[in-house]
Amino acid sequence: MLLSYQQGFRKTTLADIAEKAGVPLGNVYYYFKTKDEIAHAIIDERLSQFYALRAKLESMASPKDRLLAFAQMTMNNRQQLAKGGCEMGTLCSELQKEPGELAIEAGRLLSEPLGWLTAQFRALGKAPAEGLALHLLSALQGVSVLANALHDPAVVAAETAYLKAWIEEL
Amino acid sequence: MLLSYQQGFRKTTLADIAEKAGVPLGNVYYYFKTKDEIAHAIIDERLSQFYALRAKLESMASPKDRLLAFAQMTMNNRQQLAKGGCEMGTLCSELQKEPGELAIEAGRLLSEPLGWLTAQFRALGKAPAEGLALHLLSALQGVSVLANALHDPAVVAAETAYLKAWIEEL
DNA sequence: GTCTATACCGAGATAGAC
DNA sequence: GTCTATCTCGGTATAGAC
Repeated sequence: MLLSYQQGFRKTTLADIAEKAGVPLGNVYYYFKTKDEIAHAIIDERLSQFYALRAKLESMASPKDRLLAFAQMTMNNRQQLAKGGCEMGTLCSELQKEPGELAIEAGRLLSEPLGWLTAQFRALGKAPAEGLALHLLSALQGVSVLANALHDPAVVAAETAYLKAWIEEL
Repeated sequence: MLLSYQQGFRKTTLADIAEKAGVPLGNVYYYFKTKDEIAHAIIDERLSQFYALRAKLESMASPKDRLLAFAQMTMNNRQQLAKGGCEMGTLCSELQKEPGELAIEAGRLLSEPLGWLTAQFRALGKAPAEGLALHLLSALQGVSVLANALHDPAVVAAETAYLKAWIEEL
């Protein structure tokens, strides 16, 4: 999964995966029938990671604190974002270029976070919750794209500081 | 160039390109020595398109009008963004996954627009110009990623309306 | 300069021994 | 269930006739 993030899913060969897993090439097909099936597994794993994060954030009582913590996670991750972009966003974007069901499935990597953010803004009593969630997630995804393009984690720091102030002032 | 946008650069074969251009496969190598050279040509072409756009926007006297027109262009392009994402952003992101000089060259697809936006905010007398430009471009890139993931042009409409109001109020 | 044919290689997928 | 060997196809790139 790390490789498919660093070099892109399609560029990562089954030989790469087998080597990383310490098993011979032919053995991969015992666990996955096709490479697309591996894509599905990676999407599921990323979604599980998000659900775990979401559960952790929901231990906070205040929706505002949850939103601030969400933005802060991007901030904390800025070195990695500068190197390879967002794990969810880059995978999602890559798979959008493919025909078939994989693109739809990959869309959940962003629609699930968007839905959760919407719920937080709604709990805060701010409207339109959808629009605010969209603005926040767009900014975070966009700054990840830019940080990756510029190879500069500083832009993430600047933008997340801006967004956290924006959340505070809502 | 259209194909490499629709299906991704690496997924687009030289056979695809040759067919689209109406020439036999072998002939492509008369114009480009390698596929990477084609990538460079596409980047150059996209940059030229941006320079042309920039020149057109600079015919407007007011920096604020330029910024509003820039946001409006994304709005006008929302159908295409929902289908395949931003031409500059998706190409840039894809090429970031590759080693070598191509990634750096592709970074200009976003650093050039960012630099121009910064100049506009500076001309407006708003500070920090870099931070404001970063916020605007992040939001536009991010909403393009989301529109593509959700296959929904409406999110572009919502976010650009938000951003245009934000520019007006600066 | 333009085309056909083909070499070469890497990647996904399979067969079948153990 | 685990491994080796191999098939097959598609894609980049080249050779060389016209």
